[in-house]
Amino acid sequence: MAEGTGGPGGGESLLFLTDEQLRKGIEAMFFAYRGFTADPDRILEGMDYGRAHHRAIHFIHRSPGTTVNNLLSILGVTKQSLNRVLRTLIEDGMVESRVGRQDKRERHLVLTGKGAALERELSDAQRARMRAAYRAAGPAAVQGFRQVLEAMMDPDQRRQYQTLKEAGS
Amino acid sequence: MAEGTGGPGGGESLLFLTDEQLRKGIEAMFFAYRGFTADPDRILEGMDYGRAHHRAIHFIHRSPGTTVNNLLSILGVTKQSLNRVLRTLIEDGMVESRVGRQDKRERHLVLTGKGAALERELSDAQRARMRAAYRAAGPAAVQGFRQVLEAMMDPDQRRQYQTLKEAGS
DNA sequence: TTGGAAAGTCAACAAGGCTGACATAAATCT
DNA sequence: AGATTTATGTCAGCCTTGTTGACTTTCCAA
Repeated sequence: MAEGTGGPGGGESLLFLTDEQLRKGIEAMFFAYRGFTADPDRILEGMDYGRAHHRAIHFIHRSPGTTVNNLLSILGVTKQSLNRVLRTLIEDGMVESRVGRQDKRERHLVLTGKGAALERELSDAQRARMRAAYRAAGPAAVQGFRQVLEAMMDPDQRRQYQTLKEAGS
Repeated sequence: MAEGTGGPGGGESLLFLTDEQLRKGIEAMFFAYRGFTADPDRILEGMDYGRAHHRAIHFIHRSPGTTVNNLLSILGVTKQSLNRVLRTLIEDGMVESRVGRQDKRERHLVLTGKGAALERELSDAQRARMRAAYRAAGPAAVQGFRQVLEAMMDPDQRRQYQTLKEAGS
């Protein structure tokens, strides 16, 4: 029990690949994702917005001036779905849609002050939970957490994620 | 840069708790969850079922003979929502609803052979992705992955998860 | 025997996915 | 210049899956 990775013959144990272990991981993802979205959901409920608005706000904050098409490919929804969400955010003065300077067909999306304030409220809540989880689990666990999640993504999604990750400060 | 966990003064570095690191974790959860559900979603699409059916099937398989109320508390939805899903599964001969012997108000839910076959198809697909991710990341990463996810859950959810985890073979 | 819990059902509604069709402006190709 | 493609927006309608509220039936337990 002392060696988590040890096994007979010097190779790594494959005990962590049993169906039982995999099932635990699957259920952990299910329950954890509920926690992951719980706090923003609570904030958004009753203010006419939902998870879809949160996602749009998050990625507009993340990549200010992004185009509609770019946002579409990150979120993986149809333009009709995104448009419904964007329209309300623009109407409510959360997001500004600027006509592109080089390519005037494009709309560049940025958060307004009001939008940025909501983004902060949402991400503060979500980060607080993530911070508590990170702190409880420790830095080594966090590294493993991110490794497994990255390996779980579809290649396209991983590329999107890597691009955003590198774009970070 | 060489020491990920090292820091001045012998204490653990808290660099893994920066907003930037937390943001990466948040986005990793978002993209990974898409991958997590992608394969079952693909199987279910066009066969009249959705994610809600998958979840019901999973937890009925997991705890055969579970009651509707128990399933309700695990899934965290209303009985009306669950009922709609259960009704179709029962009509289609995927799930059997047995009147309780001690308490005849209760319905005990079990998968039929057909339901078990669908469960196997769905969980095989989901496990395959999870297995690939686990293998790519390695056992130490997997341990960290599970630690962070557990820490991210709401206390109620964590209790549910722990109960299921211990019930495993 | 009566109160309340467990389960089921009906109705109505909302969010947020989807498809298809169509409009417009701008860029780009021939 | 004219045709085509691209980016975006919009209307209409559909589906799944969540919600609330009201009501019934069954049946355990005090």
